[in-house]
Amino acid sequence: MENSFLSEFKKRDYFNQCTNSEELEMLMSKKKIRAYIGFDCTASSLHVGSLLQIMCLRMLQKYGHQPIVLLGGGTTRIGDPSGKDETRKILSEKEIEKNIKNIEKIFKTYLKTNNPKTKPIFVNNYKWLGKLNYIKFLRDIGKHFTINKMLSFDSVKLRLERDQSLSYMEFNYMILQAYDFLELNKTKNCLMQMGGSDQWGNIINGVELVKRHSSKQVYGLTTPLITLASGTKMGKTERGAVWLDEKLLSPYDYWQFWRNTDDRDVMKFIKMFTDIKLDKIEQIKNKNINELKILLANEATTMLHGKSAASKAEETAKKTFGKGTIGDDLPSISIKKENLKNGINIIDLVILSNLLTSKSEVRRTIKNKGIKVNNNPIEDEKFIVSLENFNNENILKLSHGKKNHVVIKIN
RNA sequence: GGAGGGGUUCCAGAGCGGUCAAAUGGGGCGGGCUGUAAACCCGUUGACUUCGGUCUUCGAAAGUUCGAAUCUUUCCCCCUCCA
Repeated sequence: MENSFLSEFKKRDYFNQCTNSEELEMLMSKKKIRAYIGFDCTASSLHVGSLLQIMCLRMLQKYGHQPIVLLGGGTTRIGDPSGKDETRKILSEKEIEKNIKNIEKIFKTYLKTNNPKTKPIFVNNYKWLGKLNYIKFLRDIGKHFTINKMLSFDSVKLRLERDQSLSYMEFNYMILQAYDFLELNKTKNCLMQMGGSDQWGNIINGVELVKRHSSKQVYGLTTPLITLASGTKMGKTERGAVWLDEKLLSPYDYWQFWRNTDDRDVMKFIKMFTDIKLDKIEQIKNKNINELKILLANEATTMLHGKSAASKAEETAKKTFGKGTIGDDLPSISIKKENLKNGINIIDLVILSNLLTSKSEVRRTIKNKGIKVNNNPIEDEKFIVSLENFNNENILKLSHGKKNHVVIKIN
């Protein structure tokens, strides 16, 4: 009982709500089950907002259970109204297929695929939702839902209360998600659905549908919404979403995201987003806070991008913030030597390096001493960068503020 | 259907013929302090600029005026109350 999936789930603060905690605990201690989480495929990648869900699947594997990853090709075509104020734009089929392929890759880095008993099962609900027969569906499934009840769910209620339109299409989302659970229960013997707390309504609908339709007991389990000490939502940086894809966010920037965690959130994140054992966490909790942040950044980055990417990021961070030198992992751009003969205006160089996007902003930042060349603040917006500003390795470091650096190379 | 109130720069929200690129607060960015944290303090927050200015912005379009976010007309959208 002590070392079960559910007990660790709770100890790591993944637990928000469960349809029947005791019964689920019993079931999971007796046998290995299959459980699923559905993911939205509206973007080409997932971001840290989905990381807790991914961690849940990892934990399933750890205790010998088998995760089912539902990449909702069908439901993405509809758009979940939960937590949304507005109707989402509808993606084309091609885009959705592309997104699914990309997202699948992310799961393959987080989940173990070698053990046939626990390796993730990928399913796409378009396979069954795509060929539903409307009349048949209404008679078999629709009869189990009352409009009275559907109207009482937050996802619907809030929209209506705020007088925002909710299309019939979106209104059906929860039925489709419930149907997914039924389908997975029938074909894969899936006994549990997990998700974020905003999915609670959708999940219990599924649980009830399975009970009514097949007279079987299945379970729902949700994770809390992660609130940051600062009161903001997790997963935003200067550059936008924290993507779990190195094409969208470099390992270095990913590492930095974790390194910059608020003091008050560090232990929580270590518990939630690393594999460090709970008793070990208990031992280290009084260590130096900055070392803990580095530990967190290394663990989280290793999990996604691998050990060498994490240590490279750490090395670059040490050089950049510790010694003020240039690390390998900083983003870089190349400039042809002949373009430097007459020098390049500092404003143009900053724009070229993508540190900022408007010249006015560069001018302003220069006035505020926010642009540096090789750690020296530039005072004059007419400053010309020439060959002599490069070191003997033909490299120059251009910085915007303390945290944004670009290496300029001559080639 | 009837009666009102409103749509302003990232958000909230002032302005109600020139002194308005538009108060104030939040957020963002930069600087200081520090620990790549928080809190706090300072600066900045439409674009381009030869730093003289120039251009584009206040729901949309048209108009009045030397001059409009501010006045008029039409249209679109939101909110409140009555039926």
